[in-house]
Formats: sequence, C-alpha cells, structure tokens
Amino acid sequence: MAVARTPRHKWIDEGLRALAAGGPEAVQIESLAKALGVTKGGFYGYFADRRTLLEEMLERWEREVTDEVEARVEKEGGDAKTRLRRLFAIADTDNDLDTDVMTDLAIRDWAQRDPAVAERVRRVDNRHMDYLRSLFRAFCSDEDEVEARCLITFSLYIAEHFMFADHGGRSRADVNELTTRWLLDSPR
Amino acid sequence: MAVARTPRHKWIDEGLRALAAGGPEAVQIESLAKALGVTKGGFYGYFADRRTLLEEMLERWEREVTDEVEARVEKEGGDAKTRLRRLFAIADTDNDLDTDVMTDLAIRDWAQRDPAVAERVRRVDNRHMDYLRSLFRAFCSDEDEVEARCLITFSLYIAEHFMFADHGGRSRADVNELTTRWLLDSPR
DNA sequence: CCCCATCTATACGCGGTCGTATAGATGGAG
DNA sequence: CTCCATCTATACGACCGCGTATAGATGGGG
Repeated sequence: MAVARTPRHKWIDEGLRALAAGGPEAVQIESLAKALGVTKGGFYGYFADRRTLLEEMLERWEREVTDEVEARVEKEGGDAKTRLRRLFAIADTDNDLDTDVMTDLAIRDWAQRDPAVAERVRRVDNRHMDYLRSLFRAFCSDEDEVEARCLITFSLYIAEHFMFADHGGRSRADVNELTTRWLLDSPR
Repeated sequence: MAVARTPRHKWIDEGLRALAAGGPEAVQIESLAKALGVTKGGFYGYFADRRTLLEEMLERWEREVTDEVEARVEKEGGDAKTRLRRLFAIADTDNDLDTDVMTDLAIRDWAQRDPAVAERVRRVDNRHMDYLRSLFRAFCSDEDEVEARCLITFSLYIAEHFMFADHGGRSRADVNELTTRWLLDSPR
C-alpha cells in the first residue's frame, strides 16, 4: 500500500483556498494540482469530477463555519454583552485577506447564481442568527428589538467587505466602535 | 451609410445584463451576440476586445448608479425622514431579480478581485454615503451618530442580498420596517 | 526480495471562448 | 440606379480547462 501523498482533504483545502481567492471559476483542477506540487493525475482517483469537489468543499464549509466561531466566543465565557463584543472583535481581527472571511464572501456571491449553494447559506445564516438572538435576548426583552439588532449586526459584518467607502477621516475601526455602542449600549 | 442595427450601447446594455445574471465570467461576446440576435462579427468594430467592453460597462455603471437613485428620491421632495423612507422603499421595490441591484452585487464581488473595480466602487460608495449623511444630518446633530446610522443603512441594503436567513416567521418586509424605525424614529 | 495496489506523470481528445480574416448584405449619398 | 462605407455572417487558428487513458514510480505485505 503506497501512502497517499496528496489525500482527499488536501484537494479540498486547496479548493477552498482557490475559491476564496478567485471565486468558483478559479477552482481549477490543474491549478490546485500545481499549488499542491503534483499534477492532476491523482485527482480523479478521489473525485468523480470537478463538480464533486465543489460539492465537498461546500459540505465542509457548512459543517465548520458555525461551530468554529461560536466555540471561540463561548470558550472564555462572560455575559451576553461580553460575548457579543468578543464576537465583533473576532470578526474584526479575521478581516482583510483572511481566508475564512474571503471564502464566506465567495460562497455568498456564488449563492446568487446557484440555488443549491443558496440553500446551504440559508442554513448557515439561520444558525448564525439563532446564536445572535440568544445573545441579544439576554439584555433585550422585546422580540422585535432583538430581531432588528441581530439583522443589523449580521448586515454590518457582511457589508463590511462588500462596501468600499471611506468614512470621512474616521478609521473603519472607529466607526465599528460607534455601531457597536449603538447595538449594545443603547437604552431604548 | 448603413444604419447601425446593433450599436455600441446595445452591447453595453447586454453586457450589464449578463454581468448581473452571471458575473464577469458570463460576459461572453458570443453570448451577447446571440442575445442580441446577431453574431459576434460586428462587436470588434466597436470594441478592441472584451476587456474594453468590461471597462465601458463599469464606466456607465459608475456614471448612472448614483444620479439615478438620488434623482428619484429628490424628485418628490419632502423632509429628510420622508426622503429616507422613500429611499428605503425604492431599495425594497427594486429587490429580487431587478437588474440594477444584481449588477451592483456582481460588481461588488468583482471588486474583491480587481483593484481597478474596487476603486470605482469606492467612488460610488462615497457618493452614496455623502448623500445619506446629508439626509441624516437634518435630524441628527451628533456626527458620530450620523456616521453610525449611515453605515448601518448602507450595510442593511448591501447585506440584504448576500444573506439568506429566515427571520423567525417574520417577513423580510416586516423586519425592514423594524430596522427603519430604529434608524429614523430612535430618540437617543 | 519481489509483488502489486495505489498514487503520479504525461499525452491526448473534446468542447468552448477569444480574436482575426474575409466575403456578403444593407441602405443612404450622389 | 449605382457606389461604397458600414454592418453582418462565417470560417478559422490559438488557447485553455475538463476528463480519460496509459505507462511509470512508490513503498508496505507476503
């Protein structure tokens, strides 16, 4: 038995990296092979075709994206507002060329054109929103209020990467601090 | 002089339509020709190559996207809150498979991978934000407050199309009404 | 030590898109 | 009506990515 030098999961890793960098079109078997230092010969031993790889990439993304972030937030405990602030901090730190975020964005755009992808994103987003709701409910009794804050929170996270505005001399971090206070410290 | 049956602007129209539907990769000369009921023969009389077409598509988008919306909002007058509500209504109506919105999203994703595109989006977003600031300032004296509301408003618009969450029995329109009240009727 | 399943390298055919070349159609100017 | 600039149709070569075929390399089991 020869040991697999380029096992299944490595193709998926590299595929997700390519997806993050250049969208679904950039997930090309020969490119991945080159990045892995092999040729595409072995690829078709693991995957029937390119479509199968894309499918498994999505499978993994869906499985990992929720658990990971929630675990990082929950790990250190604290009350709801502390956890939300930690969540925002994580979103901030991961910014700018982080593969996970870029993967997320690439998949969201992909979902515009592929209903199957959209369905996966829907499941992921519902989990994210459920988690946010649980945190906001801790200090926010009105359900409408909770929903509004969740939506705004999530939207700020998504839009951060899809808009390119300057903020009138302010740094993005400053503006983020403003919105965070709006979301957490507002009496209303 | 033969009259142009498929003049320059028609290629650009169709190009933007294809961009909205399938992203930059979907802007294929032969596809456009087919959609226009001709073959690609004439295309190269107007454009040096595909790259030039993409460039001009962006040019037009940048020129039109700001003026159009602002004009529609300003046309009927009213105070700042009235205009903001009208702006939100327009964003809502244009939703779901409207070409303009889809074009916007496709270009934003494109901007992730092309710095030149990002630069254009930056200019457009700054204009949008300036317009929003002018409206919020009418009833909001604190500049930090204005900035936060502008960013949240814009983010809600962008993210609306990139997230796929259900809203716990609520319709998206209901949730939008909640966030709108948050942005406009909050005393703070 | 040698066998053989497993992984890898290379070559090829297929289809699709770009861009070019060239001949034909169209319709206003003279 | 005829000319001819302009637009259009068709054919072609080049390139690239997918998927397949086949031969070679690798390294643990017998």
